[in-house]
Amino acid sequence: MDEIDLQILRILKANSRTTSSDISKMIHLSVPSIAERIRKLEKNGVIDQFTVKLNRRAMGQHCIVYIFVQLDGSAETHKFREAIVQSEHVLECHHTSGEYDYLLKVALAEISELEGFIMHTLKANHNIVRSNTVFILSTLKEE
Amino acid sequence: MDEIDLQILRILKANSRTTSSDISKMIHLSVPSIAERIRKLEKNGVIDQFTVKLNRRAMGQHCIVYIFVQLDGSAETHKFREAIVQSEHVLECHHTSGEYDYLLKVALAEISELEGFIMHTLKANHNIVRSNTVFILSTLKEE
DNA sequence: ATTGAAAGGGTTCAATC
DNA sequence: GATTGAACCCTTTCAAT
Repeated sequence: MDEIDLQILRILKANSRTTSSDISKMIHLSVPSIAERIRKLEKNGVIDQFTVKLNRRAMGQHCIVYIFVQLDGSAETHKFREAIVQSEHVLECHHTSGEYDYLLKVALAEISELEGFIMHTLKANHNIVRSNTVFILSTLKEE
Repeated sequence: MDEIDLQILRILKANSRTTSSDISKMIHLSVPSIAERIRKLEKNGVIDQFTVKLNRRAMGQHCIVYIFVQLDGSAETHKFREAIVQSEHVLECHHTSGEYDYLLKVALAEISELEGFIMHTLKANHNIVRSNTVFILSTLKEE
């Protein structure tokens, strides 16, 4: 990965539909070269996927919360992991250091759905010692 | 937005380079109709942008942390906001409810860069009462 | 919303440097 | 690795239904 690759990545991050011929005009490199570099960036796993960023409000996700979760040490964590990862409400799930074990980023249509999520998805058959929910009031930056 | 739009969004989210003619074969709708629906989804702000998801490791971001920040009530928050939003290390910045005021998601090359980030970007000339850093050990899901 | 056709443009390949 | 030129394919657009 050289400086040219980084330029290409920057352009694609801003707009993944930018064509190789468009990029060619921007960075003065031939179209086949650019196409090949993009192929390699994909093959090497630098580019995970081409995707679209959806507007949460337009998608009806008006309530975004972070939930910290502490698991019972004796719990079989893989069942918890499976249930969480499969939930369509869970945008992110990280294993964390510190006071808690996991940090979830959760999207809900509205706040009234939170209780159901915590009761039925989060605490259903998982030995959760405690959890702590942080509400997002507004978002200044989100890549 | 009807069910067909949702199908199109699902396909584009998985791969934003899927062409209208490819989608046409998947959902049995004519190419011009699909092209027009995508245009409208963009125009209406449902699709924020076409982008690529980059692999953090490949990009040399080996250290991801969440940092909670509490500001001095008298502080001029807009200066803090500007500095944070402009930092290339800050992936996300949310205004939150609860014990702290802001939650940042920060990407660093390695843990040794954290001190510099906290000292020079976070606490430089901003009246920060306290902060709390949570380290990501591993990520199970990240949309 | 669909169909069909025309036009324009992007991608890819092979050969070359 | 990068470039060029040509062939092919696809996308877009328009008009008519």
